Amino acid sequence: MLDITSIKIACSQCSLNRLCLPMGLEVEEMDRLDAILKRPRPLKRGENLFQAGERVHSLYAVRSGTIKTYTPCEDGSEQVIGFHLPGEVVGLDAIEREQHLCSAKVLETASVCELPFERLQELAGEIPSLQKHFFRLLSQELAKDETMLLLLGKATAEERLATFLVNISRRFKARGFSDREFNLSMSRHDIGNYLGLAVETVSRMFSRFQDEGVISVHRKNIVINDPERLGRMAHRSAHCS
Amino acid sequence: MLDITSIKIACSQCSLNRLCLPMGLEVEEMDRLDAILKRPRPLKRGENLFQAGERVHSLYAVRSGTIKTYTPCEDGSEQVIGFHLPGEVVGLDAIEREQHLCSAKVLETASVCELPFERLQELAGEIPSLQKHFFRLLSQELAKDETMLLLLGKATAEERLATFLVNISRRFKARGFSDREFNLSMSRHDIGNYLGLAVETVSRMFSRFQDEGVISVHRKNIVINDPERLGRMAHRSAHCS
DNA sequence: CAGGTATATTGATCCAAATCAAGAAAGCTG
DNA sequence: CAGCTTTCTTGATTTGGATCAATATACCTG
Repeated sequence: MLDITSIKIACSQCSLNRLCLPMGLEVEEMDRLDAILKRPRPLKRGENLFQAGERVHSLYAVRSGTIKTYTPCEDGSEQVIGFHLPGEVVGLDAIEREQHLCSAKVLETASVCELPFERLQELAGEIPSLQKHFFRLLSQELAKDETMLLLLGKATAEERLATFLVNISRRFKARGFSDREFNLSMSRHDIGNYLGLAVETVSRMFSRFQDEGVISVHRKNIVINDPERLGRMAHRSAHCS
Repeated sequence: MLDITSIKIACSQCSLNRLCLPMGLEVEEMDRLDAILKRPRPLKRGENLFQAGERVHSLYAVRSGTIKTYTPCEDGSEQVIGFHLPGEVVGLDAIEREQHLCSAKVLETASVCELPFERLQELAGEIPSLQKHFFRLLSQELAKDETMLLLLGKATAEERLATFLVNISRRFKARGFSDREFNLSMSRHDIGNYLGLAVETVSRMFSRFQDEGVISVHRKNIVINDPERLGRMAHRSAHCS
């Protein structure tokens, strides 16, 4: 049987190329990028793309599915760093030490493009627009983390969850999906861990948002009834101390 | 009178070149980097190096003094993003949007090297080891932010302040200063803001650490009496939920 | 599809750190 | 150096969210 996710699609044909690494490249340049990347078999839910501590060979661009990155701790627990949707690149934090600082686990059957970092670097030296985009990508990641620092440093539980939902909604929209209804691929536990909240608090907030009519929650399915209001709830996190 | 901080010193002569951007470059390459950078007049305490929202022309490498970066909020308050010591580069988060996301304020009279980003990018295309180091620098920054996310997401007040002190101590040591005694250039308010704690909590923790004999505090002067123990207090933040 | 396991919800209680409040110490500035 | 302002410390009180506890609901898997 044919697995749709394993078909080799050139970057220039990929629907994600406007979000992903080839952003802003000429077709000819895209083909050069295409030539250095591998497309491993799709990974199933629960599989690890890489583990913290492993030597780095590659970055990964998510092609489909969702990937969670997290720092594992001695005691078996973990700190969730982020959730990655199609078009997003994971492994950027590993460049410096040439070893993964976090692990990456598949939440929903995922296919990825593997980008050997050495070759990518060579190519960036030859294609200025690729180099530029690469710098931008890293910078964008920094900007995201800074937003997250603000959220964890100052925001209440309500602000955190509202911000999380608005963020997910935007990212779905950018990928051509509905920004009003979607299924979360991560557990309440993961959300809580990511937002620095207990699972129970996340659950309570979901219930509260629902009681207030802002969203409808049905397990992992979320419907945003009042995006305007949700946005205001999230925005309050801008009022930092 | 001669101001020592304004003397033009080539990268190849600068004592910070092993920490700073020229890390790993040949002398000849350093001189090329040197040729594109400017060295503006030193900035006094309270001056702003740049403001959030400004269009970006340059990155800045701190040569002396301390710089605080922060996101200003509508209501006049702020979220401190980081404190930057000599050899560290600020403005990396601005590359993507080509506009500063945070403001940078001088805490202790500071001199900086201004690196026009466009030219730096061109040079990176020509000098592979510069490009490589630049990627590493960005990646390192990401790794730092991830550590900070863990701290803000999970750590107690004690763990946060201990981690902060250990971190400052290490950075002073790397710059050839004592890692046992130093003066903090930031206020308690800034520390609290940075660590997601109230000023009062920071103050209480300082007092507690002193009562326990781990450190001696005298206003901004800190003496670390028991680095071992302080390290253990900080390390507990590795045990995340 | 029965029985077991993982995940999610809801309620009760507790606690770490925020907030409120007041004074002490240091730093300016005329 | 007196008076003012800012920064810091310490104490009292409050509170948001954690933790503990008990189901409920969904999901495996044989």
